[in-house]
Amino acid sequence: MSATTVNDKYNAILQAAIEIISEKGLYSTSISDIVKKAGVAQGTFYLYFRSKNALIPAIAQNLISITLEKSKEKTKDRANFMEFLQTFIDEIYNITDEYKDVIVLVYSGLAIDHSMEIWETIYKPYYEWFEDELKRAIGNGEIIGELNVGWTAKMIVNMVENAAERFFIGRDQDITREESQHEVFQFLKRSMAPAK
Amino acid sequence: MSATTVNDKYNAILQAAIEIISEKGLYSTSISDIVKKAGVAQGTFYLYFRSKNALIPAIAQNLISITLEKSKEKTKDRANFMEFLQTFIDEIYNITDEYKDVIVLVYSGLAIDHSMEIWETIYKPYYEWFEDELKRAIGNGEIIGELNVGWTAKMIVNMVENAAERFFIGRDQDITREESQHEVFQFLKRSMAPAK
Amino acid sequence: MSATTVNDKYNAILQAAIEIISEKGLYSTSISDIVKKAGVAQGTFYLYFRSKNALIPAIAQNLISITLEKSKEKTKDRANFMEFLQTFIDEIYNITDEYKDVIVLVYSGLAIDHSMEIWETIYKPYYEWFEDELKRAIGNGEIIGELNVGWTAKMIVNMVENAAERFFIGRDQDITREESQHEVFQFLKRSMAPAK
Amino acid sequence: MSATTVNDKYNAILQAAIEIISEKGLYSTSISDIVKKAGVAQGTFYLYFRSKNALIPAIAQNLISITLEKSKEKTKDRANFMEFLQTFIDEIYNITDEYKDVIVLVYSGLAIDHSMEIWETIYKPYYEWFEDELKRAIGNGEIIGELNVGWTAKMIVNMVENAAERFFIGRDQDITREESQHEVFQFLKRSMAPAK
DNA sequence: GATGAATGAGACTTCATTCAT
DNA sequence: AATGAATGAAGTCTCATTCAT
Repeated sequence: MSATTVNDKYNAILQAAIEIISEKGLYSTSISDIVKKAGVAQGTFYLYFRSKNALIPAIAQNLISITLEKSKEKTKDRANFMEFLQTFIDEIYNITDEYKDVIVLVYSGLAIDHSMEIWETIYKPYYEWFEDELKRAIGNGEIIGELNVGWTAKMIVNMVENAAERFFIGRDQDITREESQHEVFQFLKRSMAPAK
Repeated sequence: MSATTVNDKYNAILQAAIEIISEKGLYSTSISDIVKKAGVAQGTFYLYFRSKNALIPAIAQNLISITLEKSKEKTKDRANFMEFLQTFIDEIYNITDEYKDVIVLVYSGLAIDHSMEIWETIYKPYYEWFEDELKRAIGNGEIIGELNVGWTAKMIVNMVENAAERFFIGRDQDITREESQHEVFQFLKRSMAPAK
Repeated sequence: MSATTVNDKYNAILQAAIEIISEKGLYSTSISDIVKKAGVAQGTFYLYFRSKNALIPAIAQNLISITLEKSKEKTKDRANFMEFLQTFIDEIYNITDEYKDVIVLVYSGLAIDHSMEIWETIYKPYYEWFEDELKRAIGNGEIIGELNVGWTAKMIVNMVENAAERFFIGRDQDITREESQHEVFQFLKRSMAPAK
Repeated sequence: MSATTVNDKYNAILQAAIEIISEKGLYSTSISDIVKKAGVAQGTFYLYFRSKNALIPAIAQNLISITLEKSKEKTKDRANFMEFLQTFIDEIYNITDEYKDVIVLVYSGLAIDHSMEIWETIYKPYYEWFEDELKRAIGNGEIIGELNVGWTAKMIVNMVENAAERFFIGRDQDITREESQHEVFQFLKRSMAPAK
């Protein structure tokens, strides 16, 4: 028996769940649907998840890990903060487009469960990474120092994600993607760039 | 008087729904719970709402109407834009605190239904009101003119609501309410105030 | 709609339950079996009983009511206590034979539920009736007065039922029914008849 | 040593079963509960017992063995029958108090299985022991000879156990333990003692 | 003999919705 | 319009049992 057998079943269930719930919604997806797609028995589900709701934090975790990984990867070679920020915004728009269904499911899933608090936990490494970028930029004199970096990191991440969600999920039709990304960037830049 | 009776039942059901769903969540609340609290018969529900999901847009509408009304009321006597903005931020924090359960239910409810699009519809008058305020401020030279007012109105409303939600719902513990409001305000101000 | 509609469904379920559970046992009987036999919908069961276990006290009540009624009826014309006792014993043997399956289900059902205490409640009118007979017999000098009538009533009822159950359910093969009844009667008579 | 290991597992399972089933009832106890408490693997259960129901006769056997053993031990030095009987009654009350949960489970377990008949088999050595005591007492002229010893042995054992169960399990509140035991003893004595 | 992950049948129960009154 | 008993489909979850290691 390979050491990864356990993970195989767990992952099969998790991936099946993400696909089906993204498509049909949490409420309309039955555990029976999930196990059928995952190719495991009904009871096997309960060896890995206590209930249908217990899937949601796992899915959320998965989503944030992917987002963080991709964001880091795309931005790692940027020469200065404003370039970093522009690349970050672009990548968040990409990810939001690709994963919009998962994003919606994760929002609703956590809200349904009254477990919105765990957002902060899941986002923690993400916020910390962004905070570090802010600190470095402040150190370099690229952005002003008079802001609360912790709060600002959270705020920017949220603002960018929100703009992207409004564009791809809310279907804000008044503006193109380029314009939308441009407005976000300019708004942030104006607020953070040091006076010339 | 007959018309009043009808409205009474409708409102009794809507209010009961808001209270119970806020507390127990949409999924765990049955129509039986709602009608029991509303004091009407099981079948009566279907005279006013097609299904359980049909409640959600009504609840969302209700929430946004209250928010818009209160925001207008509180800000109506503000002398200039920065004062208006500060009052607006404060009031959104108030409302988020008071209605956090309803906010969560409305998020999850609309997501469940894959009807996130209707957010834009419901928010429309709210965004328009804020847009008008922005336009007036631009006209007065209180804020810079180089921003897309439509997009910026939406962005600010979202940003403020998000900050408030992060504070009251996400339970961000790193900061006091005053600091949080202050950061939002400063961030927006820096980005929009004309260079002296 | 007749006033007895409610009782009709309730009784249909109760009678169906008694028949099927007597035959197949509590554990092997599903609610689905019961409602099928009763001719009502699955959900209707839950309008009248909270769960499968909630049937048991109702069935027990039913059994004891029948037993008390038949015992009273059969013994009502007996001239003296010893004749009464003989007739009572005979009738208990009759009933035990006829209802042995129900008796077994009620024993096990209440034990399963850890609700043995309710026996005392259900038996109360039965014990009281027998107690009155004992008091009358004492008053008439037909039996000795030096016994605790409350306790003795319970003891005799239990002893007679036990003997009958041992005969019909335990399948004690060493003795005929007549001999068994005779032994019970003689034993009780010896213990209660006044010295000549 | 291998044989010892086998017995260890068997006994671990049996004792765990008795404890858990006594507490939660047969129906609510799963084999998973039992093996967890016994500290063996799920599959190991099936090396020793064919099914969950197969536990019950083993538990019943265990209970009766203990009862017989204790009864013999306590009564072995009694000088005459009436003293023996008094000691026996007292000891049955003791045992009933100590093992009431097991008694309830054994009742329900056997009834569930429609295997009430096996009572007679399990009780056989117990009844025989009591029968021998009766015969000896008749031989000594301590009790009357006109009774069917086989039937009477069964009847007395049942009557005493019933009284004790009514007291400890049925929670008959009308009487103290001493009074209850006294009534049993007097009732039996009156019926069996030779006329002076 | 011992293990325990995996199975999958099927039981219980809930609940949105209907409809006769 | 209002009622609420009745429906029955469908979902969740449990659990005895198996079997490859």
